[in-house]
Amino acid sequence: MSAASSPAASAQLHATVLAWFERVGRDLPWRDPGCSAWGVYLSEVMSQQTPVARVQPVWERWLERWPTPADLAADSPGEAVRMWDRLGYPRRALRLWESARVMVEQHEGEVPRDHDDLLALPGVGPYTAAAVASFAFGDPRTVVDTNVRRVLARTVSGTQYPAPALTAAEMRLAEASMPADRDDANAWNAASMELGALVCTARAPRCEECPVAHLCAWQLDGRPEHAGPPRRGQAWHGTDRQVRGRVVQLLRESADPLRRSDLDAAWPQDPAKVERCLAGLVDDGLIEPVEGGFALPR
DNA sequence: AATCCGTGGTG
DNA sequence: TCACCAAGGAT
Repeated sequence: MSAASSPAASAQLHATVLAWFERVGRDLPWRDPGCSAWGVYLSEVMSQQTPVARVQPVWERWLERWPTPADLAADSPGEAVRMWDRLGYPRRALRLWESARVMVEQHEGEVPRDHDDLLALPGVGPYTAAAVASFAFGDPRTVVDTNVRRVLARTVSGTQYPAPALTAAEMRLAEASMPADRDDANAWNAASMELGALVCTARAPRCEECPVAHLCAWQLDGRPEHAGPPRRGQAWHGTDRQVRGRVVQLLRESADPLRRSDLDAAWPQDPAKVERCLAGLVDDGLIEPVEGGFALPR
């Protein structure tokens, strides 16, 4: 009997994963019941496409420096980019700063509790809105991240990997997979993500340690290999992304603005590429032109 | 719908 | 070694 086959199997999946989570779930600081909604919010944005282990030290520094949305909103966006350190995708830092201003101007300086208000914040999409609603406010929205997608693909659908992009059918499956009880539903959101992060991993799943291997459809079917086209990795070497990253890193590490000639160090073999990336970064608000060079935004 | 946007660990 | 991948979002 697999996890998809009956309500009873679904209940067993919930109970087993929740018990496993109680036992071995990581003791992350933003899971502390005393953590503020702002702390939870920061952790969710920082964790978008970035492993938790790298997020934690930066999260601590941010909360110490900016304990509330108003504290961040009162500082400069450039400081947010600087404090972002090397988490990657630094526009998230900019969006965080922008969203702090929205919280001050429209939500009395608080992280909004309403799901639609969360979704309207810059840098907040379906995943983050649901996660903050559930983890910060106990509103049992269906949280669907890459971990949940993979766990459901395997345990319920019996496939090694989910589709390249989230489908409507997957969303329906995730909603149908939620426990009815409110507290269980919120715990399930965290627990199913954790199972995907620690055990039901993409490349080398630890099925021998998995608490639900005995009812996993993929396992019961003999762990069939992914059929279909190979999944496309992202190009990196020599891309604008790499060069932009180097430019922002140079500015992050400099207390003062840098001259245009200093920034050629980001990609010495092609100054025209640097030029194009600088223009893009200015457009994005990640840097700004100043007298004689460029700086992080003030 | 497909592409762009960083960074670093890992199998 | 190097392609893959990570608590996605915006356009």
